[in-house]
Amino acid sequence: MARRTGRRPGNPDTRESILTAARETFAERGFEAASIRGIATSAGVDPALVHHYFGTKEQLFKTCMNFPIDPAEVLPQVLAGGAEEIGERLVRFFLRIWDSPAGAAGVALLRSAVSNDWTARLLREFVTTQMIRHVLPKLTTEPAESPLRASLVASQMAGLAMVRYVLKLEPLASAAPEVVVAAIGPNVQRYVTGDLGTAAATAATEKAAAIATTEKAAAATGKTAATAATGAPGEKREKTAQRE
Amino acid sequence: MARRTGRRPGNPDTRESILTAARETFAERGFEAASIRGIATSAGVDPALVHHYFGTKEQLFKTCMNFPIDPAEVLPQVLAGGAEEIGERLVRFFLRIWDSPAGAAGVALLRSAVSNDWTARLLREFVTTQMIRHVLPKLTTEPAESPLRASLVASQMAGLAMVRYVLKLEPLASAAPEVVVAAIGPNVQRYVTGDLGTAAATAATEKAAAIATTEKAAAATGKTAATAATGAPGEKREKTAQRE
DNA sequence: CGATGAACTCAACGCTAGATGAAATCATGC
DNA sequence: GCATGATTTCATCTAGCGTTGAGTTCATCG
Repeated sequence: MARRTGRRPGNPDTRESILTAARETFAERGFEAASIRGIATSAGVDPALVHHYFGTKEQLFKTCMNFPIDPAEVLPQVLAGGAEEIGERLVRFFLRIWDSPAGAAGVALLRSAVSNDWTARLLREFVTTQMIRHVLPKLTTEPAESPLRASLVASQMAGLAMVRYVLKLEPLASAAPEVVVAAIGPNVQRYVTGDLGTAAATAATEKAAAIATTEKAAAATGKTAATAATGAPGEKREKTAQRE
Repeated sequence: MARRTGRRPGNPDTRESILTAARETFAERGFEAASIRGIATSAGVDPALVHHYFGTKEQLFKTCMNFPIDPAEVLPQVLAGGAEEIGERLVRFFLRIWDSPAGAAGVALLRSAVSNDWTARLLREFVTTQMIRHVLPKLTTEPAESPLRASLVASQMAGLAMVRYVLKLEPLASAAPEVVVAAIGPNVQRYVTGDLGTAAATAATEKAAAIATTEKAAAATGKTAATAATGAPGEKREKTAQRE
């Protein structure tokens, strides 16, 4: 054991290897469960070095989330061609991103959003602004319906991501992309342009509400919890933190 | 401060209140983020008492997951009426459970399954055994297709749970049950009995594979990670642990 | 060659977590 | 009315976390 501390002689790409290790760990474990110490070990490096390069754990996470995909740039590409086969194109686009290395960021974000507050807010805002404000209004005739349509699409996409990439439930987890597109595309299509039957449903609900108020009261125990603050995480550690 | 330690004078229902606090906390935070200390505080009790009654944190979680719903008993009820409107009935059934207090267990399980290994296995095995082995075979003509159909249904259900109960994305989060049934039911219906277009898709995939092998190679960087062991968590703490 | 700064590690602080064993208090049957 | 056992808390252990500041090694520019 001649020398252990101090600057490394050869390779200058340590920063990148830390980032890679961080991406993998965050994707596997989510924000909370991933540990800086684990990331450091996985990169063959001291934990302090991670802080030296990236600052706080949150800042490291956000750096990892800098996905190489600019929605404003690629989304028009998906929208091109009108509304007839938008469902299949959406699913195909979704799969191309999530099956690529960039998909790890998605898995990390999804994993983290489930048990971490500001991460959930991140994801929620992404969905609302990107989907509801930019995509859906251009496709449907009745603008009042588009928020509902957007969250329905989001539900199918989130479920696909959960089953295929997080839970890894077979056979969807390793099905060929075109099989998934053929299976799910038409359903997404219906959410975007189809008849949702909401008019009849709301009427039926109002009728039912008059009769079975009991059941609704029983179902209302659902709580409005999960308000655990953790407000916007102020900046810390300027040093070498931001770059790239 | 006359007496602080020792047996409590009045109420003998401490065990139940601990369980309730545990259910709420697990549902709000997931398995990892929930702390025994937090549960104990929320129940107005010492952390050691939680261990005294329920043993390990894992055992406590499993006790909380003892949902009051026996699938073998209620599922035939959903299946009654044949395959014509099974989609809507499935969604309605799903909502009735998840909107009820028992749904907290579902939220907890889903939240936990995302970042915890053995919890994910729990959920995965539940879906596979219950859905694929018991429900789907009775509805479709081609048994070879039923696993795919099951995971498609699971994807829509998981997505619905994520958007409505975990991320709380509006307007799906607070839409009336019958609106959700009308909107999602038909899509589930297609997954169960409709044409998935898999034959054409697989053919197209094989044709495309011959041409664009490049793109597939690029997409193959997806890693086969998430193998972090944590094998079956052996039993501990027999004492007063199991009961009920 | 010598100085400056970047890359890198050590050792430690403060905190929270799950878990444990012993002690204190109460209810109750004999 | 006292012994037994169930209930409940205290104090503590170990382990891991994020973070920090000081110190060590190396590259590079003058």
